[in-house]
Formats: sequence, C-alpha cells, structure tokens
Amino acid sequence: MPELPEVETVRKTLVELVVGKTIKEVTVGWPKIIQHPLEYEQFQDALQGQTIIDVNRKGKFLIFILDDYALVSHLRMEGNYRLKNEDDPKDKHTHIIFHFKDGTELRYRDVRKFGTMHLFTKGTEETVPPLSKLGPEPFSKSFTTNYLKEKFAKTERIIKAVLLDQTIVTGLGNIYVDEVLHRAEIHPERKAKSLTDQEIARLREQAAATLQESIAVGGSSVNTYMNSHGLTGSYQEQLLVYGRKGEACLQCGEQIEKIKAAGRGTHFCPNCQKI
DNA sequence: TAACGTACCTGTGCGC
DNA sequence: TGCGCACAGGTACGTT
Repeated sequence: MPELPEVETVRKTLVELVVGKTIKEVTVGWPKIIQHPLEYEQFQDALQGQTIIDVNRKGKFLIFILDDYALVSHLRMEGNYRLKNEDDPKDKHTHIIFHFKDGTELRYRDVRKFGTMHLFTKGTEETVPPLSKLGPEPFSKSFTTNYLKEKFAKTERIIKAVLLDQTIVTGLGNIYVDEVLHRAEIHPERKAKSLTDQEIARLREQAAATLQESIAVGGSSVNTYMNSHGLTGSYQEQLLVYGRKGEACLQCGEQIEKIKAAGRGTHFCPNCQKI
C-alpha cells in the first residue's frame, strides 16, 4: 500500500513520464473515483486540452499541476499509474485513462477502487479538503518535539491511532507507524500523552529517518505497490516488524507479535517495546 | 467535541 | 475440489 515514500517514488517517475504532455480526452470507467467536481463529465470536460506542467506531492496525495487546474490524486491501497501506448491491451482494473495528444496514455489502475481524485482550480487546492486538513510531514520544519508534545497532551488516544491521524502528521501509514514505533522503542498501545519528552524526541527523529531511508531505496513493495515504471522498491527488505509476526526481532531475538490496535493489524516486539 | 465504528472494494488465504 | 467467510487497509462519514 503506498505511503509517503512510495507516493514520492511515483511522483518522481511521473515527472519523467508525463510532464509536458497535453490531454486529448479522459475516459472514466468508475465515476466514484472522481470526488470533485461531483459530475464526472465536468472533470472530463475541464481536462480536455490541459497540459501537465508539474507533479507535486503533499503527504500521500499526488498533485498534477495543469494549465488551469490542480488534480489531487490519492492512491489509497492499491492505486497506481502506468504510461502506455493507446493500442496496448487494457486491463480490467484500469478505471481512469488520460489520453494524450501524442498517442500515449496515462492509465490509473486500482484493483479495489479505493483511490480518489479531486480537480480544483489551480491555486485553490491547498485551501480546501483534503489537502487543507493535512498536518506537517515528518521532515518538515514545523514537525518539532514541542509540536508533538502539544498534540499528544490534548488526546486520550493510543500512540498508534495518533500517528495514523493525517491531521497530526501526514505521510505515515500502517506499515511505517509500526516501523517507527519499533525504532523508537515505544509500545503501540501506549497513550500518546504518556510519552516522555525523550520518547517524543526519539519518535520525531525516527519518523523522519525511516521515511527518508525508504525514499532513498524507492519505497517498499508490500503486496501490490509498483511505481509508474512498473518497478518495485526495496525498503520491505529492511522492515523490522511489519509482516514479521512470529519471526525473531532483529534487535533482541524475541518473537514479533501481531495485535489489533486502533482497528489495524499492528506488529511490535514485546521486549523492545514494553508498555 | 473526541473517539470509535463502519462503509467503501476485491483478491487472497484459510477452514470446512 | 470448491465454496464461503474473514481479512487486508486510508479516509470519509455516521454514531456514541
């Protein structure tokens, strides 16, 4: 499932593949993916003749910058983009196709149809949801120990739930939250407000480091994620706890456990991460 | 208002 | 072998 490092990898490849291309028309096979405007025909009409100027990212959202619009795309669980020629065979899970004037097309494929797209007038996209609700990214200047301390003090939730909350910190998903908590030696079911200053500092540091290390190797490729070249990342080889239930902890040798926390499958080492 | 539960989806894996 | 069910998970929205 794409989290911040995977989305960043997709963004980089999209910049190489589609910047400068002009959209001839758009095919929408599953209208529910288009969240804004409400009528998908308006989405199709607006995109006709638009050239892709850049591809940005905020948290796990991709932002296609066009002449007059910004297309905000979330891949959710299994969404991915592939650049194809118009005569290449179609796949049954391809739901949106951006046909370019040069005969190529950008295909949005999403087995579970969870992904979303919002089209806004350029310049307004950051002022409305979903982007306006996002908190800072783990490597932004505003993501400080004091910022976290303030947020944690105001909630009764466990740390796992708080780190998954994109309004607190954007970019972490289930995999990286487990990894960051293990690296910071914090039990996922600890109340966020119970963390010491030292633990919060460790958490902040590990969140930034984990994501940066993953971006450097192209993200992780758990399950079905692929970037737009059809290539996979390699960070999954460095995962310390996620998907390793019953295996030995690489730090201490204790068996990795899997529980349900914040409604999500949660992996941790009961020895390194004591409650 | 905060926190929790559920819906959205489909492929996969497991048990019977 | 084949069927049916539980599970996976990010976010929005409804409920408590």
